[in-house]
Amino acid sequence: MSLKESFREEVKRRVDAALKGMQASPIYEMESPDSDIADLAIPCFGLAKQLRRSPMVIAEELASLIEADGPIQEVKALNGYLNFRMDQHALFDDTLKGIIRDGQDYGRGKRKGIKINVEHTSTNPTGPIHVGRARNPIIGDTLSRCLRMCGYDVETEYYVNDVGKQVVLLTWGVNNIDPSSVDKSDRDKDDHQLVFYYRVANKRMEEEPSVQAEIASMLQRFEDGDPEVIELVRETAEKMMAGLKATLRSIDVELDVYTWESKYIADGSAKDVVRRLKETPYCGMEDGAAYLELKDFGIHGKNTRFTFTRNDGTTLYTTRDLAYHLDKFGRCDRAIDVLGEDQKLGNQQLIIALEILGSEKKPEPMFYSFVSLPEGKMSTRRGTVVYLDDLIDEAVERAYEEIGKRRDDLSEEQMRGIARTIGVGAVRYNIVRVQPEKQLTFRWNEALNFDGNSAPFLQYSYARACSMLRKAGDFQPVQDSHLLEDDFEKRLLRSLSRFPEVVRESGEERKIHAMAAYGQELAASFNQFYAAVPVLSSKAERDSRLTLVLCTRTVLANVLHCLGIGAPEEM
RNA sequence: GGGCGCGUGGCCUAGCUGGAUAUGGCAGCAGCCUCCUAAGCUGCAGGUCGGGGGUUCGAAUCCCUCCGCGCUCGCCA
Repeated sequence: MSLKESFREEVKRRVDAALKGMQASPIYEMESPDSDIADLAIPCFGLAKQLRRSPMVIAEELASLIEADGPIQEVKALNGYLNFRMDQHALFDDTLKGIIRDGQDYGRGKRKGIKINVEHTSTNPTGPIHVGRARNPIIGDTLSRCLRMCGYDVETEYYVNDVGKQVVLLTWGVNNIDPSSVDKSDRDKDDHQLVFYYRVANKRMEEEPSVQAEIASMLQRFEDGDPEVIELVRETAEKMMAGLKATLRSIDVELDVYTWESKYIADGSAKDVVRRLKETPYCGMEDGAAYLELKDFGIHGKNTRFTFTRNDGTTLYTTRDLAYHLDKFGRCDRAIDVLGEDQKLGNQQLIIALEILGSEKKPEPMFYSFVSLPEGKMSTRRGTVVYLDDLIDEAVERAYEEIGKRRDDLSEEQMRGIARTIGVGAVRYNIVRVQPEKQLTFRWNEALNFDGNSAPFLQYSYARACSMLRKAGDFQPVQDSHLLEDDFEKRLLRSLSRFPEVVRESGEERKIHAMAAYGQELAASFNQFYAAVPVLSSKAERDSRLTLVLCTRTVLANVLHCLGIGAPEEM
C-alpha cells in the first residue's frame, strides 16, 4: 500500500472512531482539496443534520477528538470542514526514494496480464491525413502509451478500409485519368499525388454518366472477386498507405498491426456473420436486403433498421466490421476503438449486433469531435483541408527559427533534430491537451503556440534540468527531504508525488488530457523553483536540491514519454 | 423532427460521481537576464460558468425547459 493510501485509511479509521464516540453514524465524504488547504478533507455539512449542530461545531469537536500522530501530521477544523494534513516529510522522502529507485518506471502500474487492443487512425486510404482527422492517431497513440504505463499489454491496430466505393473510385482515377490533366502536389509522397486523382474522379463521376457506369461495373467486379480488379485496388491502397504510414511516423506514431478489410470477404467470415444474423429473431428482409430490427434496443430515430446485406446479398461495411470485431476479440482481452463522432450511431448498432451474435466482449469506443477550419468543415473531396504533413513542416520550421534566435553554438544537424522534436511535440500536445469531445477550430497561431501551456514549455523545463545536472557534475543523491524546506521545493515535491495517480487517471479513466495538464503543472512548479531557489551555488542544500532537479527530470521524461513527445536535452 | 455531444473572462481550457475565494494558458498592461537556458519568472487587469426555473444546508457540477453550435438518422464507407 502506498503512503497516501495508508494515510487515507488511517484518517477513515480515526474519524469512524470519533463519530462513534459522538453517537453518530459514520456516513461522510472524503475529498482531496487544493494541496495548500489540506491533503484530505471531510465536509461536516451532512453530519449537521444528523447531530443537530452546526457543521463548524462538529468539525471542531471532531478535531479535538482526533490526535495527530503517525501518518497524520495535523487535524484542523475550518469552515465546517475537518482537514487533515499527512506527514509531509514521510511523503517527500518516499517520493524521492521511489523516483530514484524506479527511474523511467516511476509511476508505472503493476503488470496486469490484460491485453488491450487499441484501434486508431484507420482513415480511408483515399487521401493524406488532414488536421480534421489528426486527433485520431494522436489520441490513440497517447492513450496506448498511458495504458502501457498503467501496466496493460497494449497492441495498436489500424483497420484499413480497402473495400468499397471510395477506394475503387480512387483506383479507377489512378488507372484511367490522364496524368497531364491532374494537378501535381509539390510534395513527393504518393498520398499527396494520388489525392488529386481522387478529386478529379469524384467530379467526373458526378458529371459523366459513362464514368459512373464504369465505376459501378468495377465495383461489381471487385465484389464478385475479380482478381484483376482486386489486385489493382490493393496496389493503389498500398501506395496510399505507404504515404499515410510515413506521415504517422513523422509524428512518432507506429502501429503494431495493419488489418485489411478485404480479408473478411476473402476468408468468408463476413458471409458467416450474415448467415448467423439471419438465424436470429431480429432479422427481417426488405426487397432482398437483410436487416436487424433494433427498436427494442434503445435505438431512436426514423430508422431503427440495421441493414447488413444489399439486395444482391453482398456484404456492407458494417457487416465486415462485425467480422473484424469478432476476429479482434479473439486476439485480445479488451478492445478500444478511437472513433470520430460521426461513428456514434454506427458503433451503437455494431455493439448491439455483436450482443445479438452472442459476443461476450464489447468494443469500448472513445469518440472525438472533428477539427474544423474557421470557414467550416474540412473535406478531402473539396480540397478544403490543412494536411497534417503541412502542419508538421510549418511547426518544425517555426521551431527551427526560434532555435536560431537563441543559439549560435549548435550544428545545423543538431538544430534540425531539436526543431523536429519541438515542432512535432507542439502539434501533439496541442491536440491532447483538450478533452477529445470538445469541438475544435484549427487556427495556425494556436497550433503553433510554443509558450505557456504547450509542449515546448515542458520540453524547455526538461532541457533546463538536464543543463543544470550537466553543470553540476558528480554528486551524491540525497533521498531525504529534510533540507528541502522552501515552499517552492515542497510544491515541487508534492507535484512529483502525484504522478502515479495521474498515470492511473489518464489510462484507467482514459483522460489523456490529465497527463498533459499534469505536465504543465509539474513544469510550472519546476520553473518557479528554478527562479526562486539557487541550486548550483547553494552550499549545504546543494546535493538535496540537485536530487530534486534529478527527480524532476526523471518525471518530466516519463510524462513526455506517456504523451509521445520527445525530450530534448538542450534547446 | 428524434438521438448523442458541446456551451466556463476578448480567445483556448480544467473542474462536471454536488462542497471552501472557479484551474491554467494565449492575447493586453507593468516589472525581472552582473546568478544555474527569459521557449522562463513576478505582478495587474479581465467571470451573470449560454438563458430561465427546480432539488439541496450548499449547484459550473444533478433535474426540467428554452437558446446556440457540432455530429447523426443510407441496400455509403
